[in-house]
Amino acid sequence: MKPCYNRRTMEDISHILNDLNDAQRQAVSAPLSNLLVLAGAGSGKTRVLVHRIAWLIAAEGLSPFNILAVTFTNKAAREMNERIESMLGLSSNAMWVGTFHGLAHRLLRAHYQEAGLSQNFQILDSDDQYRMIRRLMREHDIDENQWPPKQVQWFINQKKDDGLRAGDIKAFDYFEKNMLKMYALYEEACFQQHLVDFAELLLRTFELMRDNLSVLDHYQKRFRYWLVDEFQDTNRLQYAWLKLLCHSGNKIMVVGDDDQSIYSWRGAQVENIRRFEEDFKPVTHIRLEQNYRSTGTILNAANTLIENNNDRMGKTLWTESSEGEPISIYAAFNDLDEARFIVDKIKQWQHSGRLLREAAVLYRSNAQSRILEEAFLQAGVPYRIHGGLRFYERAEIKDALAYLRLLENTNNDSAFERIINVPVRGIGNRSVATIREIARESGLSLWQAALKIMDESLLPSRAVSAISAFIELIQELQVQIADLKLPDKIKQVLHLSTLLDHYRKERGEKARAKVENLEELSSAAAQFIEELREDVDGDPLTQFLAHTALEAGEGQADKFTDCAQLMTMHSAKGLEFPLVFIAGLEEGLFPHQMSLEDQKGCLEERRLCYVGMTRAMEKLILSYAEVRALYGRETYQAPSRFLHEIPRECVEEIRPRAKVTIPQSRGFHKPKPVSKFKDYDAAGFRPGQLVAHAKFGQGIVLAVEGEGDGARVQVNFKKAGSKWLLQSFAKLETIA
DNA sequence: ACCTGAAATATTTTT
DNA sequence: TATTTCAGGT
Repeated sequence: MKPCYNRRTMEDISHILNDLNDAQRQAVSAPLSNLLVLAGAGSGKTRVLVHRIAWLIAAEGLSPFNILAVTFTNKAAREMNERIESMLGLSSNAMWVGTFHGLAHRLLRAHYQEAGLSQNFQILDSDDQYRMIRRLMREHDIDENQWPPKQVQWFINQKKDDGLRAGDIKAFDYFEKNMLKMYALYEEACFQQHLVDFAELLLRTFELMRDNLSVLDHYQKRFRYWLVDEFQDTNRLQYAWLKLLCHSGNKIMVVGDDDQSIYSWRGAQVENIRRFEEDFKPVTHIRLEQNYRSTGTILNAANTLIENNNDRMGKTLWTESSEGEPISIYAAFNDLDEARFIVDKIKQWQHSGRLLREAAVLYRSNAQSRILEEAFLQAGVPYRIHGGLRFYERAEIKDALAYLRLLENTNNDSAFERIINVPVRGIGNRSVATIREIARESGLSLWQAALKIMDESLLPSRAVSAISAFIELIQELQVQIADLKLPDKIKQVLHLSTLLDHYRKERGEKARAKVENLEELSSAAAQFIEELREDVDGDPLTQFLAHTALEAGEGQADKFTDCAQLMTMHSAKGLEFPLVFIAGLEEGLFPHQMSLEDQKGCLEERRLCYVGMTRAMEKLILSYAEVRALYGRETYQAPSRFLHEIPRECVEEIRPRAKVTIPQSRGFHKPKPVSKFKDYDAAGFRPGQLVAHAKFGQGIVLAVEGEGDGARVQVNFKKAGSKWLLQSFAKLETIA
């Protein structure tokens, strides 16, 4: 490693502290001790983290090699890496910066033997985990209606997040007894197949360190300084990790905000902040309270709202920026009206010369996105919905990955089962059931059981030959791809498995998209190879498979198109937008019905609202509907309590203009999604229409010009951006 | 294997 | 209401 950090001079040091406010400077230049930084929304948290790292290297003389920074999302890790790189000129290889899961994975790869894993262990994502649990339950004749697999999955993950193995838990009642039984079954199966789920990554690493003093000692010596982002989101296991590793002379800086704790429902322990003060004594406290993001009005409103929570550590954000515009509250007649209002405002915003991507619509639950989407579609305003199905979670991608996984480890039962008959090759349920049965009887993997069936002809000859064809295919593939580069491996697998042809033959837009996705998979692999860090060992395929499980694979293609952003308030955390809408501020929706019952849930909802509001930089617009269609019923809900908690002087109420026509009876006037319209105009397309192009993929029609052969269509493609196309030339297909 | 109709079911999400 | 999942028939 090049000691480029040695070249730092005193000038550099003062440079690090420039442009920081007092509190920030205090945090960045604090002496080497344990630090708790309570960083309010928009107070320059990431900045402090990055500058602190620079300071540690320049002023304290620490080697990047000894510093480790942990975040929760890949995005945050990436951002931090970029900023470190641009500030210090350090290659990101020099320092460990990553998510808890990413770090755990790296440690397990390096010490797979001590951790009791095989070299090619694979990672289960939550979908894989769910399928696995369901499969095991069926195998053991456990009633899925009485014990919903989802609940079992939740139980298992919750226990793992608390650091508990099935054997560590004593069952108190019938329910727990059964849950434990399934936990044990699952644990056993994962162990046998060398599969590791997300929680297991952390648990295994914890156990590895706990039980291997030499390994622990090595990393305790290596990681001298820890930085933890979003500390309020840590769970018990992650905290235990920190306590174990960050020991004996090592120092740690945690940055968090108790007011932004919105993940307690999945095990995050805000209490860890208080625990930290105890366990890591002595702790220096620093509060970052100056906000650089929002206007005075927005901040004032958010502050007043959050003051209604009585469980806070206490913190009041302030700003030097001006009051700004008042917060608008729109009382819509119904959800439809609300959606139209929002789209309308965004259009105005755009017409006033601003960018669409500066506007975000936030909501409590994903279900709300549909009606908004329809409104955007109808108005022909480009939008992007965040969340939902990710690239690596798509069924066809998971099929392809299952082939790769099986090729790596033929004993991977979940991969085997996933593709044994995909594409259909005459191995029906009966054959699969027999394979499963034999596997169970003789304690073999499905693959081994299939071999046995072949050898001993345990099924009718037609089934046996179908199975042997499959086995031969896999073996053939193993030989074929052995010497290929990763992207070519994937291409070859897609080709020889006939997976690609299978979808190519299929008609319709869905199949077309699947083909596109599959083709994109090899480019994703190519890109992955390029960015692969050299200091991490392991076969590229193994690395790539882990990558697909750990990274969502957010489409970066449409990052550049100018779109309004739609997302839940949860996924908006960490982001900021000049214009923010929060939709559906109604009792029962936000705060959500499910959270209303207990006090804690309500407090968390309020924090969520706080997070949502503090995303706004210039203008915040809140809205609620008096009537909302919910599960087919028209429900009348009172305006959210949160609206009453915002000071009047910050607010400007907007009432619908009289001339807005409100559909009296829903359904009658309800506008169908544009894609369902039959009355196209001359060119065959109308703005808002979803279309597909052979080369550019899916897109949305923005404008239509001219008629007949000369007609031109402007299409905003998801991946390729906005383009003008000759309608007669480009074979655009409409998407139903 | 594919189609069809009934039944279930509907917070928040990253890794 | 709308979507997804599943069983059963063809």
